[in-house]
Amino acid sequence: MFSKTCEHAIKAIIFVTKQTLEGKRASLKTIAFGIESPEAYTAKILQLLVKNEFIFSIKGAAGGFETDLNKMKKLSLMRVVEVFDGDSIANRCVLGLKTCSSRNPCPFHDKYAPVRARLVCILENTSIMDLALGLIAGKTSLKE
Amino acid sequence: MFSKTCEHAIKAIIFVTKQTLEGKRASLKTIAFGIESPEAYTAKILQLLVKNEFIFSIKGAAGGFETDLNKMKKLSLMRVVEVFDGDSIANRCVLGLKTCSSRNPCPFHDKYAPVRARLVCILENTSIMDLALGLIAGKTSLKE
DNA sequence: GTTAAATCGGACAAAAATATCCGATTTAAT
DNA sequence: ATTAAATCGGATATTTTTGTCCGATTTAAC
Ligand code: FES
Ligand code: FES
Repeated sequence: MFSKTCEHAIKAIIFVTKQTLEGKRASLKTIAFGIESPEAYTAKILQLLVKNEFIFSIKGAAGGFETDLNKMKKLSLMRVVEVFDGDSIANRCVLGLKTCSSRNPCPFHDKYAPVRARLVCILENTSIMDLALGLIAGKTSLKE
Repeated sequence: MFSKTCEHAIKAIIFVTKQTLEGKRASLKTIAFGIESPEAYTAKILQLLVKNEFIFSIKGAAGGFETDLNKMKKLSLMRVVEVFDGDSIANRCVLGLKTCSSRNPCPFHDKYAPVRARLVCILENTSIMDLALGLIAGKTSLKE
């Protein structure tokens, strides 16, 4: 559903939020280990998260990544997904037609569109903070 | 959601079913044009559909592809998707964890799994014939 | 039989996604 | 100041997906 890049990004931002909640600054190494993603690739993705102001970075020794917790309460999963995968989840035709529309629907549109709409709704109403809190509570995991 | 290969395959089998319903044998060229997919690539995919006995081919001049209409009434979209994309739709963790399970759920699992289950249910209860009939009725399209 | 129109199948090619490398820069700690 | 630990950013590499080519085979029509 999501690209690998987007998957790594989601896990990374949740992980950094968790660390910030715990009062720890997260280094690249810690993050890559914590979300089981390749270090160099994760570095690239973290840079994009920084550029989009989802997280911020502190350079130099004892540097790393942190989040603004209030921001994470308001930031929806959908916003993150949009940055990495565009609006394809919400708008792309599931059979690859150039445009998805009920005016020229593909054979699966009518059955698919409602499920997709439900998913988009959930993505929009789930905050990064929500996800980080489940992680801290030990109810969910970013590994294995 | 589906791989391009799978998308082409779904469109192709729907198109061939439509042609069979109309008493026409479908040639590679007609199919590729009808579903707007590259001819050579489509040829490969049709071979896989034949190998899996979803459609059958007639070689030689005036040859082409046809379906068994009774089979198409019973064949679910899910079965076709499984052949091309495996069970990733039904089972893969949306955040890329090695296994998706409520025993070790990723942060998004609890919200995502029900939507996915709904989708799988629809895929299983939609037949290729259903989709082909919508196409014949002019309610749906495989192009643009 | 000959020909022409088709599918078949294996090797190959291009493009996109995923991932790595490495030198430059920044900065905390000493 | 020096050092060591970190991020930054651009180039490069690998892998997967998507797509092409072309000769071999089959067969309907003549
Ligand atoms: S037209 Fe295909 S999903 Fe909407
Ligand atoms: S564990 Fe991630 S979707 Fe089930």
